Amino acid sequence: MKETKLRFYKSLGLKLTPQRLAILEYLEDNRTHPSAEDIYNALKPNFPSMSFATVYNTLEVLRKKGLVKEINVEGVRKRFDAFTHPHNHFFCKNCKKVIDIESKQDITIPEELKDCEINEYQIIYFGICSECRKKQD
Amino acid sequence: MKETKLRFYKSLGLKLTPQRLAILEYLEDNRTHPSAEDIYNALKPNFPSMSFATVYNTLEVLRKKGLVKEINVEGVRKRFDAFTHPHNHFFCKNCKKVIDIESKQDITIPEELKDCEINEYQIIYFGICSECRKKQD
DNA sequence: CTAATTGCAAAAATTTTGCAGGACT
DNA sequence: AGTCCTGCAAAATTTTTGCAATTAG
Repeated sequence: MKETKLRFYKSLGLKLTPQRLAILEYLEDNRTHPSAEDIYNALKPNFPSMSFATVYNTLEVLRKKGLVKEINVEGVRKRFDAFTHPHNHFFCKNCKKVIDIESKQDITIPEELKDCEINEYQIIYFGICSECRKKQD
Repeated sequence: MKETKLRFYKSLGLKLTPQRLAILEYLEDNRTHPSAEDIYNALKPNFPSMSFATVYNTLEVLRKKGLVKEINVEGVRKRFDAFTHPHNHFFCKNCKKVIDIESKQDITIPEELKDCEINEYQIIYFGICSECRKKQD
């Protein structure tokens, strides 16, 4: 991992344990929106002793620092996204894939919410992705 | 429940058991976006023997018929919505309230999704609702 | 050295499933 | 009558928690 990134993480007050670095590295530039289990499985080869508790703890810490966002599209399972620029998502109901959508949309804050504090918003498109469509034929 | 509604439900091929009617009645015009447990608790007084299995079974049947939608905003817990006209939602991160947003927004289908089948989309606004804001002061 | 983090195991929370008996049409 | 539905209990899935041992700063 790059020196500048390491310094950035340290500057946030994060203790940089090997496990955390591995999780951060796995999430960086990862656009698959992994679940906690995906992360756990991906890192298990290099960290056979790592536990789910560490994955969840780390994700929660990163979420509080704004480095990771939770995506709730799949019902039971949470998905995690380290791409934190504002963007939207497509969710394939068939293969459960989540695709980043970066096209801008002009959204105005609804009148109904004028007294609310809005921290963010996102559009979720639900449907069947192109790969799954082909397979259905 | 109105006769016309009963006929409508029957016309969908639903067996109208007392439990189902109670769940349907509870959900009709209910804009609180209840969880399965909320529904269970609300009906328990009248149906002390009803089980979670029945709640979940019924919700799944209604979802397949398009009468109920799942809302995934809260992470672990699913919320259910029987107001099926296209609309958006606000989620209060503090009190977990979900508010229907009916203001229209002009959304175009993004270029990235031109080969996908889009069944629906929705905007979710995240923030703090007006009631919670007042309490924070 | 100190506070934060890890790993383990157990618990919690939510949803799903199998099956026998019962109810709706 | 036949199929679908209910209720119970157990299981499955995902996430959270308590605590002792370890580690980063």
